[in-house]
Amino acid sequence: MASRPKATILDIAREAGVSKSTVSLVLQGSDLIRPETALKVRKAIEDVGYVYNRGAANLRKAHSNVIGMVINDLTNPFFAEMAVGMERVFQSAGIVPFIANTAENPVRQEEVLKSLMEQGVAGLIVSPARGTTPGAFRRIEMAGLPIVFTMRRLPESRIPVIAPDNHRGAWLATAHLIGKGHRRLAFFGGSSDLVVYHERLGGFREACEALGIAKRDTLVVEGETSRKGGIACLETARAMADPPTAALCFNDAVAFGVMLALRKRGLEPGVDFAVVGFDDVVEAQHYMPALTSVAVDSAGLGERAAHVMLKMIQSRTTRAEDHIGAVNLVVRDSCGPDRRAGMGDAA
Amino acid sequence: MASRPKATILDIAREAGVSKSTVSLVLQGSDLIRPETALKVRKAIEDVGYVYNRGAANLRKAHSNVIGMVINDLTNPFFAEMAVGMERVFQSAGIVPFIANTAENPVRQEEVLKSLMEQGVAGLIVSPARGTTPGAFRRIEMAGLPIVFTMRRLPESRIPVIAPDNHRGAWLATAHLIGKGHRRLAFFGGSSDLVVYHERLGGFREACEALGIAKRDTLVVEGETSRKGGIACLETARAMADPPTAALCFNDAVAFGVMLALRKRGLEPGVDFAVVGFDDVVEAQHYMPALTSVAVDSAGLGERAAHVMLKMIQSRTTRAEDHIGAVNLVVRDSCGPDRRAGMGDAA
DNA sequence: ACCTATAAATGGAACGTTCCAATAAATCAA
DNA sequence: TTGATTTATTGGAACGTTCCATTTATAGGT
Repeated sequence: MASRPKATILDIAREAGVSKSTVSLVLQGSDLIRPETALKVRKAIEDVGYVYNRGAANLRKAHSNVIGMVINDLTNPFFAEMAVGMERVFQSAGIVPFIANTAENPVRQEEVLKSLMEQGVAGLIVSPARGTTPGAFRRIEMAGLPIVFTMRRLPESRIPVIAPDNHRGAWLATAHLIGKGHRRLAFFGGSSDLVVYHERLGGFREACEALGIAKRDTLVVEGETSRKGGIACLETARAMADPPTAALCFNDAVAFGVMLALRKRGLEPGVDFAVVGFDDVVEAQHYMPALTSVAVDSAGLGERAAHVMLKMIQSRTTRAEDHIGAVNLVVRDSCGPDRRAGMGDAA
Repeated sequence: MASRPKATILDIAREAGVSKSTVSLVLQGSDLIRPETALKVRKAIEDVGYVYNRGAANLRKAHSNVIGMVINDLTNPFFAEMAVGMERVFQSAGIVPFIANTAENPVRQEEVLKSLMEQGVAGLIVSPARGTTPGAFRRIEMAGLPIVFTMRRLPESRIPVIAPDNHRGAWLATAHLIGKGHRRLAFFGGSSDLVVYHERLGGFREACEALGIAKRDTLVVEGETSRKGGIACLETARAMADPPTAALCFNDAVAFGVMLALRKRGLEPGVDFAVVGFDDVVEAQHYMPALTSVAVDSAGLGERAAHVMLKMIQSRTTRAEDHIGAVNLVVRDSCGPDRRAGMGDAA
């Protein structure tokens, strides 16, 4: 079953008794071809098992119908949700997104971007890996390839960004915690080499300040943005004298970790310690207790990013506006009142 | 910032004062070129912002360094885990996997496969969408393109399959349930148009028969392979007279749904009703209660699939052995003994 | 000095498409 | 009939690579 040399447009031209140009026209659905001729050609294509060679075509035509989507953590359901949103809009535009994972590895990211470019993609939607160097996207910008960032922004870059309003989300969540009577608050997870981290932490800090929580009643512990990271954060927090009674977590994964660690210590999340997450992944509503979280509308963000990309491609420009997506706090069961405060009131 | 016509190998040849052939050789890392010349060329490449055109190259060379991975549900963490396994082995082989999602839609799958082929991938790893028609992969086989299925097999197809031992996994899980004293068992979720479904259900049935559970004490309810599907399954099961006391679920997502529905009815998973999942995704161990599940080693399966693919590519063959991966039941907290049986014993 | 062997670099054809300009065939107006 | 117009079809050049066959430069042996 050795594969014979694969069929080309000329083979099918011969088979159908027409010229290669005619075949090409049929392939492009041109209406310059007589319907019966087109039919003959299509039959030949079918018989021969021809597969179109887009590489060859792109040699002449400007651009392909594929865009690359580069994400930093395929394992985070957040990105899957976003990808689904994108796919919805790309599909109706006849373009196919290819997804590549970088696993937070800048070197891998470099390779993946290179491959995608060589493949001749029409554009790139990227959620940059942690530790991406500022110059990593210079090549792409030089090539004039449309690119947009999602979720994460790079320190000094003019590449358009589609992201949620991190500052506001954190503010909202923090205010909610304070409203529940908590006076000693923590911010758990994330690391300071991410711009998002500063945005979220900034929202947390400002809310504390605005609502009368002194900075010394505030605890910030960095950590991996995963369940494991969350567990670690809680451990270090509990080890302190006069520990916090509530935490805003960098994302839902961290929050899940915190809840886990709480249980392991015999504490009940939501009653003994309040926790709020960020992103509102689908799991959030299914957890026990259901997690209060900042919903960022990941699918919507994905759609938005896809639209921006489409516009860039069509208008052959490389500039676009940033888009900061609305967020809202969805309150569930993971944040009861501060028990000590509550008891104080009752006494 | 309009993109000037992009640089080609000739531009950089001129820039470096050599011939295009020399540049080509440098690009391929040939040792026929004097190191200093190579350096000159590499500098020109950098200066000019050249990007390699793999489409053009593939016109002459046989095959590319990308393989396509087509999956039916990006949203299922199981696939993300598998993808990560694959990436590990592909990366060290210098090949880049592009992932495309079909969302269980055979039409979408068709488009995606077409795109991938046109792009000139070296091979395809596919987890077919539900309802894939038998002929869907004929084109690919005709083209002699290496292809392997993961997780799912098609009714009558000679394409190699990498999948876990579904039959054995289901048998093990069912035996465990029976060992806990349960006598009225259910199989929840999945639909009969999937071969996997029959494999898992078959294991369930055989275990029941072998261990003395009559067929009429057995309940099978089909359903979506998602949390939602799980919820629905439990509802219909509880609506029956003399309902089951334990269930083997088609996969973990279904199991999570069942546990959710249990709680909603005021029943405690693991004590009032036993549930076991399938796949053992990472969430399983973090749930409350932690879910007993059949571990299939998704990352390992991914690695395996990648190795098989690599071998196929290297030996330019299109045939390979199936691989049935070992499974094992990891027992956690979601399956207590049958309470009625327990009480009966005590009385 | 010469010829030979080796090392380094090069020109040209080929790969599978698109698209322009050109041709061939069919239709119409006179 | 003839020329003009429209409708279908076609050849050829170009796209950016690779690779074979050559050429040119360098070194070695006598």
